[in-house]
Amino acid sequence: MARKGLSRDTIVDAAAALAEEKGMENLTLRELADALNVKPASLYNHLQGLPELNVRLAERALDRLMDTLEQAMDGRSVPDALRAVAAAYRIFAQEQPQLYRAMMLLPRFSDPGLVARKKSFMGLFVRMLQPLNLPIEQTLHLSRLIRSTLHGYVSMETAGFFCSPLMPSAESYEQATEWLCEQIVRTEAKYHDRTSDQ
Amino acid sequence: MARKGLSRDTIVDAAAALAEEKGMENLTLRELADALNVKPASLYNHLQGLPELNVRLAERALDRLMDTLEQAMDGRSVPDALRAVAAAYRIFAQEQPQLYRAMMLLPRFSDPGLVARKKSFMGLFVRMLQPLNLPIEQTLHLSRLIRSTLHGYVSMETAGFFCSPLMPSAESYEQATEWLCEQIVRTEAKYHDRTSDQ
DNA sequence: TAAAGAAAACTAATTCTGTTAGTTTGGGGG
DNA sequence: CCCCCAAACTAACAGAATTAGTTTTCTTTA
Repeated sequence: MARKGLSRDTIVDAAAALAEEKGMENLTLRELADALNVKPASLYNHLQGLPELNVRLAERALDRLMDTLEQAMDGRSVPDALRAVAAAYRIFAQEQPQLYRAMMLLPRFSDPGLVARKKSFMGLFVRMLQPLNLPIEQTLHLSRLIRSTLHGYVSMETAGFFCSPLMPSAESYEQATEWLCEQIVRTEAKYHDRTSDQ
Repeated sequence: MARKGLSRDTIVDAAAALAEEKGMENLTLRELADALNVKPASLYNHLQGLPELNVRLAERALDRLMDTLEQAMDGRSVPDALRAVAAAYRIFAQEQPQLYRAMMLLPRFSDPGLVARKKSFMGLFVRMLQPLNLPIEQTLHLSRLIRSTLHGYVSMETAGFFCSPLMPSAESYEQATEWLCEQIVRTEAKYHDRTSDQ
């Protein structure tokens, strides 16, 4: 009964790794406990149960994804930042598909840590667009469009949807990214340079 | 032990209704059997088990969604068809959020009926864009962009992401739809009317 | 029309899950 | 040095999916 160095963080780490192996819906406390050399009941000293574990996994996913995107956009001007973010986003979802799914699996859990992270996630995209100095409502529209497109694309892809032999999925993703860039440029022009088209 | 009029279709119907009530992850064979006045084991005469039920639910979701979108685009010219499809898509996902989730819950199940429906789903958007007479690769790019944006938006929304008090979600969705329309028009112009900008 | 057989319901049992209660133990603060 | 709390445990339970084997009912066919 010697103390293992168990903590909520180590548990969530192990859970993330195990979920990646077995799939998010096959994540079981039994296997998680085994992986940590512990009996299932011991996990309840650190977590309230499976529901909380899922919340913590979602938080972990958001943290890692935000880190990744933050790094990608760091120091780049707006359209390049978007290109870098888009590329990093897709790679993240491809390399850790189960963790990525965990992020969206939570219905509307009112966990405070989770709510805060959602706000931060929002903030990240808004921050990326900040240099454009657009009206706030346009920034919100654009950030929602970008997040929708990125998330939509990668999740359709991992759900097995964009696999036509006529066209590799990567190319459509790049095209979509470029369109988003153009949309940004156009919106900027519309609000700061009345001489351009539109 | 009188025969109840049970069939795979009635089971899937009941499951869809029950999932909408209890949530997709809380859908249990016990409750489903109860709702049908039957013992859980009886369901195995019509289904292979819970995994197959999930596949059938996904198929049902795709069927209903395709029906809805088909009706929405019927008889409309391209940009209006897109507007109608976008509106119908969001309403569908809001009115049957659990069934909608079922559609994306399946990883890469190789069920033949499911694969066929995914192709049809693809075809629906391609068909909507057909009147534009674009090169096939542009049609594919565009259809993937549209599907990504629509799915991404509504799933981020139901996951609790676009709820800033500064801006109602519906407005951003309309804005996104209009941008997609403009993107279509621009792409058309690029390939059929060399005098326009770009 | 009657018998045969397939299909659809059942009962019962198994296994695996999450979870709780209650117990033991080890390490850190008085 | 002792006390006490936190972290591990054992044991047990409830509820889930699933399977095996049984009975009944409908259909088909000889």
